[in-house]
Amino acid sequence: MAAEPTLKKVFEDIELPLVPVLSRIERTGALVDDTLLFQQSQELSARLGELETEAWELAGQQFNLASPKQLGQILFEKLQIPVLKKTAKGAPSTKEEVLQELALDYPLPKVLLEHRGLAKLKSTYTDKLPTMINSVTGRIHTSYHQSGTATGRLSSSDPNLQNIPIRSAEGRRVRQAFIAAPGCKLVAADYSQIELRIMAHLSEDPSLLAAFSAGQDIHRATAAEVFGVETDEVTIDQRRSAKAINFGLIYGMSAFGLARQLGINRKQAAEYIELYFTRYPGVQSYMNNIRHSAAENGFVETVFGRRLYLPEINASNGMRRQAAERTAINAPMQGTAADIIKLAMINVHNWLENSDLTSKIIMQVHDELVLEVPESEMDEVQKGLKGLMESAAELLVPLVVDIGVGDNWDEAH
DNA sequence: AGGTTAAGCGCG
DNA sequence: AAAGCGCGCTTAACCT
Repeated sequence: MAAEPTLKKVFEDIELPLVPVLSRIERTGALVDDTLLFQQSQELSARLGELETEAWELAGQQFNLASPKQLGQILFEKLQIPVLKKTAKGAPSTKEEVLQELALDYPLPKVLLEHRGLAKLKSTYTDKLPTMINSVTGRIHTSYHQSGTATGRLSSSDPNLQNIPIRSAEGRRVRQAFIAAPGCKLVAADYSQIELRIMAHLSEDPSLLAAFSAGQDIHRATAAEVFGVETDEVTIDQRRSAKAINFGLIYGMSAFGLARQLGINRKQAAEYIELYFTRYPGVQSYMNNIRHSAAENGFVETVFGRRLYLPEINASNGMRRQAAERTAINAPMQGTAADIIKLAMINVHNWLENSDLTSKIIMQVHDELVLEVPESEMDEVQKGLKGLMESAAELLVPLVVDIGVGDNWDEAH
């Protein structure tokens, strides 16, 4: 790593060499099986119709389920359901979190939740993606944008292939429609816990460095430290809490936010955080140092010198200042991860171009690369890909890449 | 008719 | 009073 990273270096080492990689992705694109999506669309239509009927019965009238105005009137006026939360403009909120809460006591919110989830799936993915298949290439070609994000990540649009569903079973059917060409498989390679590894690198916290160097399950290790138990005695619930703490730290979350996330009281959440900082003092120092350095310099930067300027870091408005502080905490980690995968993309691309291999990078999803790989090249590509991604940067902790293979994108995970 | 904003939600 | 970072897309509601 350069002793004094510079913005010029980021531009010359990362951004310019990435250009041909991205144009190549545009030329390759992803194959999508539209008959699978068509089938799913039919099923969704049927289910959405049932749910709409159920909702109308529970409401005692017909209404547009997608209309916040009509929905609000029915839930909070007609049915007299209490308003738990309001939107920025003062209207009663009907977002998922609220409906989940209300679903415990009332039948309609539950129906709305399922309807909303499936409607989103259908309109954004199932029905939309087939219309985006290029008639000449038979593939979907997204646009990757190299500039525009605050942290140095790419973004993807028209269509956005960086938010294809994965968390629900119904959603994964969309992912199953992303398929490999005949004779090929899809290979998905993703960095394991890259932002937490970068946090370990930046903070140089001994326990965190040790945990990663030993190849430990980081959430389990955190749980063991925070809850004072042996790693093999960590419960599911303790690991879940530790995971929330770890992610919360990356985002600069407060005790209030952690409490809400875990459904515990604020005092308890504050104790968790305090205990965490006792066990990982380097992380606490890092958080404080980055706040101070941001306030002094007016910017933060990644390991490679990519800067993010934070004009509100010294704002007199406390809320704005705190928001800038959270960004100051998150941006070096998110941004360094973005730099690393960009370097990996350049290296992988050059390696493939300068070989006889015909495998291609076809997608990037922040910490994941997806390649279309002929079966004859499978072993060589998997090995090379993993090696190049893991050696894209040398941090104080190892970078680890998990690789999956399948006939479709879901299987490859 | 066409653009913009707000709310909501998909992903890392 | 707010309270967790970064994106893009869809619909409704509002505006010109």
